[in-house]
Amino acid sequence: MSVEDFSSMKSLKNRKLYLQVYDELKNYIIQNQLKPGNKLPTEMEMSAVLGVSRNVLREAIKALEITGIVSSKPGVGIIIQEFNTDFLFQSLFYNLAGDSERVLSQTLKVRRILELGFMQEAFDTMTPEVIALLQEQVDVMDRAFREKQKKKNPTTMFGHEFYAADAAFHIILFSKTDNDILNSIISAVWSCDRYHKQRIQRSYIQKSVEKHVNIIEALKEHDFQKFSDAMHYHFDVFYKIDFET
Amino acid sequence: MSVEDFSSMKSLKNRKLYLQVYDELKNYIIQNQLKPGNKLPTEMEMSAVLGVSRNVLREAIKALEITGIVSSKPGVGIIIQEFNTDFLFQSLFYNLAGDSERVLSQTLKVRRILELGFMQEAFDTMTPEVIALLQEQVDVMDRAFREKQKKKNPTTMFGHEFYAADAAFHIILFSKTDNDILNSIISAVWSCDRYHKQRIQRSYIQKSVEKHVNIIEALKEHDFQKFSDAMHYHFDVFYKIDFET
DNA sequence: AAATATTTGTCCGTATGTATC
DNA sequence: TGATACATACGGACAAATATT
Repeated sequence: MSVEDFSSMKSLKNRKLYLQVYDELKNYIIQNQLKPGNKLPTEMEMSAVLGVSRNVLREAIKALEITGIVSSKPGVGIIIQEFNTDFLFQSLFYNLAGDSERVLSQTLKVRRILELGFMQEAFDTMTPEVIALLQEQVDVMDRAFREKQKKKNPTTMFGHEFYAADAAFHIILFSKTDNDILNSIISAVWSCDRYHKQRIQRSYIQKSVEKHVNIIEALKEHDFQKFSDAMHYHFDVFYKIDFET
Repeated sequence: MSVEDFSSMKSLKNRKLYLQVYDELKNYIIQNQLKPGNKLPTEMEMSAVLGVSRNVLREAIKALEITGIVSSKPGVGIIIQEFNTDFLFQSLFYNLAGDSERVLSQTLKVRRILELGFMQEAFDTMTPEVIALLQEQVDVMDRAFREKQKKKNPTTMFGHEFYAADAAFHIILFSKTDNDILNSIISAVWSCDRYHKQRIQRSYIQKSVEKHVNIIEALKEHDFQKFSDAMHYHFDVFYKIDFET
């Protein structure tokens, strides 16, 4: 047996069955030029054609699904998905989520560069509808802040809803720039450090609401200089977190 | 039942079972701080604890496996893997096989913003060793260019080695900034548009070599202004690709 | 070295939930 | 409303690879 035969043996036979199926399905999609919205054959059909159990086939399908290539729905079938890098960057940041302190400062830097860098494009593609959506998020933040002010403990859990709104604000801000990769990175970066900020001070919240109000005002006035200043203020102005307890 | 209960219901119960398990396993790994080489409990054990069938559990495991987080071996178990970007690259290649034009311009914009944004940090952390490594890459590019010049067909395959060196150059450039996230993004982004440039013109190569030589010179002279100019020149100067055939 | 236990790999059968017509 | 097609989920069984004694 030649070396070539052996290597192909290894790559074909030694490989786990579900991975072979995974590859074959990807090839099938490329070969048949399936586009988003198109459907794969049914599980039964494919497992029959490929000569594998439905179980193994499903493992391959789930692997395809988690990467965002397809999505399967009961009663419908397995549908090719739109191009989407969200999962990629999400798993990128998952792997880096070790020492939180360091990762936090790293993500902040990346966010700062990206958001300030794409500021002009965000401004140019801004629409009244997007501004309205942004306003919604700020309202949520503001409501969360006021609710918080009533309570005693200034650090109890409530970061969740506040940071969801904060994340949404920034994702919406760049949504019209029509840059999938930028949006994926921003989403991923946000999902990453939201994780680390469950407990937070009132003073931080208050400052944060102010910053976002500034940004919205600039957008409403369609004043780029003011927008730019507000964005820089958002990222560059820090302050001592004074523990109120 | 309160609103909170309902919302958590929706986010927990509405999700497919294997995805819930997928999340729970990821959380388990983070919570228990499992490191590469560590093992997950056995399939039997986990399916019992989580109260799901072994089949569903395996779908979640395979989803974790395809992303390179774990790898499972018969008779051994399920092992946490070392961080590996291979999967990410592979996945990008696949996804970008479609509408290359649009994605290409998107990645170029992101690269431009990131690299120009982190220029100062790259400059500040530069060392003679890094400059030597950069020089190596430029040498490879230059050699590739000169070799190319001898041949007849000006577009035949050789992008591979050239772009490997090009990518390496930019990755090395920021390697000392100590920002894993930045480096991961740059690697991922580079790996993705390398794909589209297998066949390329001599004129492009020549210009590209020049650009990188400029950057190195500025670094050697430790002249930030010159470095900045060279970087802007690298990203902002385009030119007509003149087909030589 | 050989037998045995452990663990994942693969298959089958069946019942349930969901979307479409 | 009912029928059909489809993915979802469960449980059990045996094979194959590895580790242990």
